[in-house]
Amino acid sequence: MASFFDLLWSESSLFSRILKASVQCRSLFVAQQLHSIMITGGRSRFKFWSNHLINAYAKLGVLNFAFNLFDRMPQRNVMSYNILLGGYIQNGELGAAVEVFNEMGERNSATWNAIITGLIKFEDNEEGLRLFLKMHACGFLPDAYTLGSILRGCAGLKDLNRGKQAHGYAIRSGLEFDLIVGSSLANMYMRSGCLREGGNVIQLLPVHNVVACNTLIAGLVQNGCPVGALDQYNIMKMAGFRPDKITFVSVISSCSELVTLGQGQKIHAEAIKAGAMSVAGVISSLVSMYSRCGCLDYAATVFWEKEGVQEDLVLWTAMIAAYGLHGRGQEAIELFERMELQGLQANDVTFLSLLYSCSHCGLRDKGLEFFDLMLHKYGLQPQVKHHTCIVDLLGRAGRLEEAEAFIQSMPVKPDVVIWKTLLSACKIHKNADMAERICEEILKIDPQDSASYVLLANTQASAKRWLDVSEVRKTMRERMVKKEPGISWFEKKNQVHSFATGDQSHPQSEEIELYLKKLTDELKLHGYVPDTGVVLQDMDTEEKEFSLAHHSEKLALAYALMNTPDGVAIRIMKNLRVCDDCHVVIKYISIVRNREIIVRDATRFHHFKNGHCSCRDYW
DNA sequence: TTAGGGTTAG
Repeated sequence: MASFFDLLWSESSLFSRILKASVQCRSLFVAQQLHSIMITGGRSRFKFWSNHLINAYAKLGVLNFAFNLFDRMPQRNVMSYNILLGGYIQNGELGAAVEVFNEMGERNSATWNAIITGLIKFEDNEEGLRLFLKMHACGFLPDAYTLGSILRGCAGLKDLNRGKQAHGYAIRSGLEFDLIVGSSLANMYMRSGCLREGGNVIQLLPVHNVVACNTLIAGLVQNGCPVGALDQYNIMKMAGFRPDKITFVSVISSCSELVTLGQGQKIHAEAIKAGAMSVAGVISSLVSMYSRCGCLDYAATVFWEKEGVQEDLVLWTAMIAAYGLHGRGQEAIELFERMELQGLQANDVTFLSLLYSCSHCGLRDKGLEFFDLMLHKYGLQPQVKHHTCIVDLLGRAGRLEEAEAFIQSMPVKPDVVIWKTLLSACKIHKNADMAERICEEILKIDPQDSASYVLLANTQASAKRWLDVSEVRKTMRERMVKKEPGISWFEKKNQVHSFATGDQSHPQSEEIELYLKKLTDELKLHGYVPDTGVVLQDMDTEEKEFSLAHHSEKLALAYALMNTPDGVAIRIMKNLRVCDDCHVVIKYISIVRNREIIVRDATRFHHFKNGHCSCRDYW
């Protein structure tokens, strides 16, 4: 009767099958047993056995074992090298992979594909594409593997030109309708901003799978069509595809964009049922969605009560950003310090979130300290947005000249936002002269920026320079600059009710009007005095009060108060910043109606309770 | 032995 060993040697596929099983079971022990059997059976000199073992060791993450075996092989073929090369790439050791690649005397298509894929996977897209040209020059034609990788590289670089050339290759080689090549093509187009072309490529594929669906959903979110992404999510489910972790990441982020809490909660439940809650990306998306929908508590619960999730930089950054967005600077800082203790290496987004947190709370010294830490300890190059936080902190503290000098001396080109940040500080400190100078800088970059004209006029109004105010208004009329309308919205039972300033189109408009009038009178009894200084028009006081009373957030809030039971917290969203008067009014309402009111404006959240706001009037 | 899709800021 043949022994187990005889069987093993005669049936080479048995050896490779057991090895494959050892990889699937993550059993290094079984792989090592097979290794000893190979040595004692005198099979070490045959490439077949060693190659399979090197592969198994690499997949089990023990690269030193793989390399030792490779090193001792008396004969190696291209496949031996390829396996080692692939092993290094799978384990994130790109440098070692490049070394193996450079050493190889003979290379085949798989060698080239492996190294190109590795480079692109680790975001050295340019080098990956350069090697592709070299591969081509060496006489190797691109196959489906090559195209999948180089299209990913083009997508990473948002390089439509080279992406289209790769599309040409795909058509010529008949791979255009291959599921993987097609998905990569669609992704390349959509990452480069060509949503329609990407969608067409997906539509034309003869069969679809979850990845093709995800490509389309992600493309829609990335190109500013969150509603389309949600539609596509429903279509995908109706077609019988089961959403996976990546589907959830994209589709939850589209709920963040839309600020639709109800929809987001529904998808959260679906993610739980699908068993996707141990994936860091899904948790990051949920944290961001809940915090952007005004539910910091839910965001914190999802973050702190996660189970079986690997610690992840993006996830911690999402939670730091959530605290910052809600004005909880101290918690953001503490979380950052805990993150450092975990050994996670902060990136530029982490620092941006941290600096925003400081700037939203006026934590000036801490902000400056973190800016320094980013630069000197972490060696990260701050971008305009990081500098903007510093300008905000200096400007609000009244150090206007210092903030201006900071902009002039920074190594990156100033943008409209950084100048506008300084302009806002000018308004707070009523420095109309500097405001004029700064506004000129802004209008050089964008002459149609309505918010800057309004800020300048507001600054002049606060300095009581009425002639200058009317001059700005005249310029706006001449240049046909339209003020961006204020819009606020409130979600009730998954339905969004939106209100523009002065809007009378809502079906309950008349009732809202009456309710607001009564409410305002009530507030006046409690000491509220309308702050007509924020109204720019040349009107009399009564007209100004009327205009003030119809700001979009007041209309939305009145509607919400009328349509929700007593004691229920109200969440209002607004596209612009909340004005001073509305901020005061909402504080009074939180007392008079005994309600918790959460308002998200263009930059942050305000939590109003018992006459106080979480921003402590610093926004 | 080699291939495609995602998340954090504004």
